Amino acid sequence: MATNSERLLRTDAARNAERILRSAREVFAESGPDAQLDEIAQHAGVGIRTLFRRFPNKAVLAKAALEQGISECIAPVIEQALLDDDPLLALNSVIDAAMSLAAREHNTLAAARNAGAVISDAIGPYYASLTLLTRRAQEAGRIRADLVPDDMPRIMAMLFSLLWTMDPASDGWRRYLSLILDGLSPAAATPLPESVPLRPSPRPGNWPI
Amino acid sequence: MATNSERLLRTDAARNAERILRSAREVFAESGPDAQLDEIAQHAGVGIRTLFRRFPNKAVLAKAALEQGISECIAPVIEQALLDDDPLLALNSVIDAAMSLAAREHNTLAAARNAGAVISDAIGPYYASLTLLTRRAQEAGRIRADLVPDDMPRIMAMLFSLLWTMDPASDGWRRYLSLILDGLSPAAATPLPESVPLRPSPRPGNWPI
DNA sequence: TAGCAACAGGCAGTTGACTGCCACTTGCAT
DNA sequence: ATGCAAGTGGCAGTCAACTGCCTGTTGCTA
Repeated sequence: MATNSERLLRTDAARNAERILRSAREVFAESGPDAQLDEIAQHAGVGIRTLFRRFPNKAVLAKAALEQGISECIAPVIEQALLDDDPLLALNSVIDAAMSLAAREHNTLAAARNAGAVISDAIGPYYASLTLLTRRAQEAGRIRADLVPDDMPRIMAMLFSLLWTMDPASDGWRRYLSLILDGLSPAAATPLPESVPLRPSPRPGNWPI
Repeated sequence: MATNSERLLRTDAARNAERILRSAREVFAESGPDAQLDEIAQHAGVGIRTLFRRFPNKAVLAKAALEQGISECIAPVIEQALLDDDPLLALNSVIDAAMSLAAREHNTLAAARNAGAVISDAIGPYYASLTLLTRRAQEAGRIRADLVPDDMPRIMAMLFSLLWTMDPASDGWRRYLSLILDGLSPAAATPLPESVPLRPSPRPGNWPI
């Protein structure tokens, strides 16, 4: 039995959930971030009630869909990066992969954002790997030593947010990645102010986001 | 007569619009970013129909409310900054003022974001001043020479987006401002990739945001 | 100061996110 | 293979954003 909050789904249910997420990504890509949940359910071949049973609201659905996309494109890159000799290049390759995915699926990203999801959470599943890669780069003296693990998801969230200010298909975000990397270099560094915890208060109210 | 798209409002109408914006800021602050437009209209003492006549949707309303807040807190700071001897300190004071406002009125910011508004636009009215301050800092050799005017609103949008990843009341964003300022320094700079235009395509669809 | 264009706002209606109810189906443990 | 917990999905309903219509009011101009 599953003691955890994360219950095991029956195989058909898990398959449906997977299908809904994939459907969401496709429909968002096709019809924009305002696409209706009805359409997503229909495209997935399930009833709307099933969609809502699995994903309590649009924010959760869109964020989960984004996570699915990120997983698919980042998992192999992370694996490769962990083997890389050059830790800075390794870190870079992960950021690059995440940004490419975010740009490619910017409609899903927009849906998540508009529904009020906290985008940096979508990096959650790769937090540990990202931390490890960061630490390696620090130990190699390639990036400043006063970075903490929480910095990476935030930096990626900042980069994601750039996509609204430009044609998402362009790689204009590279300019700002470059800027930030200059800031990450061990050379220029004025000491950083302390870090505050990642989203300590789930926001007044009761959002299941 | 007003030939422009920006027609002059009758004095009573202008007063109402002003009131609606102030009401929006108050109600968002009080009831959170999901506050209903009904409540905002009521709190402003106007009918809901009047609210919608002036602001076609929640995104426009929230962005306008945010702009009102930014104007109030930034206008005097800009004026002061333009007189400042130290151009980097001057630029900093403006960023500081904007971030303080954004943190203080994070519910209005959240409402704008959730409704799909492009936050960097809210800096629009101060684009020129910001450009001037930036250029001065460049000429004084205090920040890298390859920055362009479009960079500033984007950097501010990035900083704004940090507020979702932390307690908005904290000043945790300063850490990342510090990071970015290190990246802006003329010292470390690897040359930046080219800049792409700010939001060239108003996004497929027809959002009046 | 008269008269019109601009404005106000109630009311009823549409749409899309989301919920409760409930009868029907189906993995899967025994 | 069989029984039941888990999963499905139609239907009707709520709630909030938004619109059209239409009557009554008011700033402003001649």
